[in-house]
Amino acid sequence: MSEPNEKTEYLDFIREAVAEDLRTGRFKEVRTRFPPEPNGWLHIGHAKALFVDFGVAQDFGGKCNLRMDDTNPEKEDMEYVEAIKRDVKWLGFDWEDRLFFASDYYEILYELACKLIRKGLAYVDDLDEEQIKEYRGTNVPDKNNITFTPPGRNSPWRDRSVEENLDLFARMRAGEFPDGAKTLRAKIDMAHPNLLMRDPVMYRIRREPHYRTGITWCIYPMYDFAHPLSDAIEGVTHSLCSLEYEIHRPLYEWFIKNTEVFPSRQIEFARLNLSHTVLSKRWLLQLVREKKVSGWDDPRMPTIAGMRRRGYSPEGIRDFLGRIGIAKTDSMVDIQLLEHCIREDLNARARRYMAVLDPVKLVIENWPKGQEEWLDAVNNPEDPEAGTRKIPFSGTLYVDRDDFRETPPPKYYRLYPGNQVRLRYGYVVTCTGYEKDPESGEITLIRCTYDPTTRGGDAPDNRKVKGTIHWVCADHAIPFEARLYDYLFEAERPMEVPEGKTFLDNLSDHSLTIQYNAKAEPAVAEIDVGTTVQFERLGYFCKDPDSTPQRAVFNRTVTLKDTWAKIEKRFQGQA
RNA sequence: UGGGACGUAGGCAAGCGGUAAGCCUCCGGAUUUUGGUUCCGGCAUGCGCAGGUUCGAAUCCUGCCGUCCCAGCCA
Repeated sequence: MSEPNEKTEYLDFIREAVAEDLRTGRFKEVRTRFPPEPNGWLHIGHAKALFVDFGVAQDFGGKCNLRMDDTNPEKEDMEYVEAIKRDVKWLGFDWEDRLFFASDYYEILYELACKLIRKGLAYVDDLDEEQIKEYRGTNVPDKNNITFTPPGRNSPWRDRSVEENLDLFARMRAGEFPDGAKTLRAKIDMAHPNLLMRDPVMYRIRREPHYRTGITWCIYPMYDFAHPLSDAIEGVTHSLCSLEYEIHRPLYEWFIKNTEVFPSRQIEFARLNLSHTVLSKRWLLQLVREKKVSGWDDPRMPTIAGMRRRGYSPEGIRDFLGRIGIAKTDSMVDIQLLEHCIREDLNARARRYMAVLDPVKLVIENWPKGQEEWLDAVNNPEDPEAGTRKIPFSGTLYVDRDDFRETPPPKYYRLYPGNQVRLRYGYVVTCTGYEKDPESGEITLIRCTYDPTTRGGDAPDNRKVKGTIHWVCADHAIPFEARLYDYLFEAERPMEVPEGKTFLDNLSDHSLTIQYNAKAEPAVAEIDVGTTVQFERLGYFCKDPDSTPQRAVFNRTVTLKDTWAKIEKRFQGQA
């Protein structure tokens, strides 16, 4: 009996399928897995998969395994395993005691391969790489540019006896043949319209030390063979993966059926694409190798480690993951949605401080000489429990260069000669003049007078003061370095490039701006590395590990929404 | 007809035959000691296109069109 106002809970197509499987008894419980290959660091695209894998399991009272899909000794490394574990944990997903490695299944996988040989469903092939390709056939465009796929041809070694195949396969394992000399292939159908079904390679010979099994093995299972069986070994009910594996599903099912193992079910969903971002390990690795960024954890990288260093919160990231949905449509998510989620989370939780990025000295001419006051400031207006702190104030302050104009543009209500602004938590001041370098034209000093009756910022006569700006007391200012980030790629789709160009040509030349002379209020000294705070009116900033006791470094996580920038741009457009 | 999949607003995405949810962006306006936050309001006579079935179609049928994936002994 459902109440009339009770909302039916929305299920995405995967959860719908899982619910159906439970209802029909196809599966009694839910078990999923997140299977990264340890050959690179996790990025936001992996986070989506993690969110789906762990989320689906959790919603149905099941568990999700973390499995290293390490069947290729050439690219994998323990460094990546550790990075992956750290990032998964940081995002808030818990695999408990279920960390598995495909490389732990090598022996059982070998046995299952032998089983297929015995059933006459696998054979040792002597064809080399080129020949296999040639025999398999390929998609070809005809004169009308319509592709068709003529049947392939059987390998001459396809009909070896079971005994010979068993013997040869054992000798492959024993290292009797050089790399590439033989493969083990599934005997399916060389005329199958799906090229993947044309006797796919199950094992190759590769004398490459594996980061976990060393030189124990010189034959390694291929993904298409290892993956379904690894799922089965772990009792995975729902093997959730990205759309490009859709075409692999018949093969996935073929191996499961013919090795007679647990009937895991593969379901595919669209991977994440993010505007202004590349999300492929291959391209990210290239950015790292060619030093276009400082490393996998460069704050501009879409990696989990990069986002962490940038100051993104796991909660904000997970909120984003929940909002983008799960579907089968190839899509491109606007990165502004991610930024919105980060801002929303940080707004609720980040402590506020005052800091000045590009300082200009402001002198209050009628301030009593030598006087200093400590004013009350709210730590987080969204959270009264965060309390207040004291900030020093005197007649010599720093304000941001952008908060002063010699001649104000329309709608500008910050500092300019004759105008009145409020110094946040301080006093209302009136700009009386300024000095500038005759050579460069740069403003060197702003002069003001203050109204002593406005301490704290409230004017007793209730007069309107439209602008409120942030500041830092010069005598107590602590210097820091501010690293300001912009998109790594200006183009919305970095991979779309004209002939002869690569995505590297789309790299922005202003993705990083450093302010070396930034100043902050004293309390900023107490902030821990890795903590994200708000510098009022400027944005959220995260203290970077590059910080030293002498000099703090802060990464700008994301700016605040900037309505003024839009207004200014609009007027500039009109001018 | 090579095979597989997908097309709902600028970007995501619900909708499952009963008359187009929600979120982001964008645009207004109110409140505000952050041009932040919050709050109100606006933004698809139309669901790739064309037919058909039906009292009724984004949903069912037919035919087109478009996009993506597949030719590793990578995953």
